[in-house]
Amino acid sequence: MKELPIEYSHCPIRHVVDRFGDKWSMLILYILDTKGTLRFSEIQKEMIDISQKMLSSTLKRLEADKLVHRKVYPEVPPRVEYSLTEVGHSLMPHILSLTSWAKDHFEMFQR
Amino acid sequence: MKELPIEYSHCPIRHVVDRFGDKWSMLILYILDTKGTLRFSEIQKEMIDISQKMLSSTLKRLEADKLVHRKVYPEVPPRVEYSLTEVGHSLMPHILSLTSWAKDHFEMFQR
DNA sequence: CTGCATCCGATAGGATACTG
DNA sequence: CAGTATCCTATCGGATGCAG
Repeated sequence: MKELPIEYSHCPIRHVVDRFGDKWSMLILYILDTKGTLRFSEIQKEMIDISQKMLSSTLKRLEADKLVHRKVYPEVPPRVEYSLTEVGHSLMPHILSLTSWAKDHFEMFQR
Repeated sequence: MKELPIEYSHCPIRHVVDRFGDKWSMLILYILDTKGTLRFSEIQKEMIDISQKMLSSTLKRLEADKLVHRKVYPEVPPRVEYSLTEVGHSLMPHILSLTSWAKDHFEMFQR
């Protein structure tokens, strides 16, 4: 995803696409919303086809965006738990709104 | 965007990301929803930074998904008008729901 | 276990030129 | 005007190996 042109810095759609238009963000948010707090490996189990690299980098971005909270336990072996922040939770109804529409119009998705 | 794994063919989020996770789809839908029926060049004027290639291919995909209607006038020079279909319009409230959230949480977007 | 570093291929997407 | 064709680049994202 490229830099957002300055002249569009006010456009919410551009922001949304810029932030959630990647392959994994929405799905991770959805999983954390559904399952609650999860460890790194648990999230990966839920998705099967995501690589460690993408899970790691996507989580990092979501954390930077304050949508996901990352809690590290000072243990050996290390334990890290991920959960949605308040802001993250506030976003979910709007994502679910989109997916509910997708469900209703599911037939059109059977190309 | 890659092929959607079969085991996830029922997952609405995967579908949504697969269909609207690209750079331009949502924005084009938004513009057509706001401005109504527009010609090819008029859409492009609204976006400035989209290339002809991407506008063309994205419109084609949206048309294949029955979200956008394409009407050709048999004139010279040619005239083509694009507008949202009923299904396309039914999708908009859900996209706007997402963008309204983005507006509300706009501060966090000032990285 | 939870990552980061590196290498690498696929492809999304931009620039330009050309056509009916 | 409304595209198509071609070329090209950046980046997305996967595989593997390594570290704390």
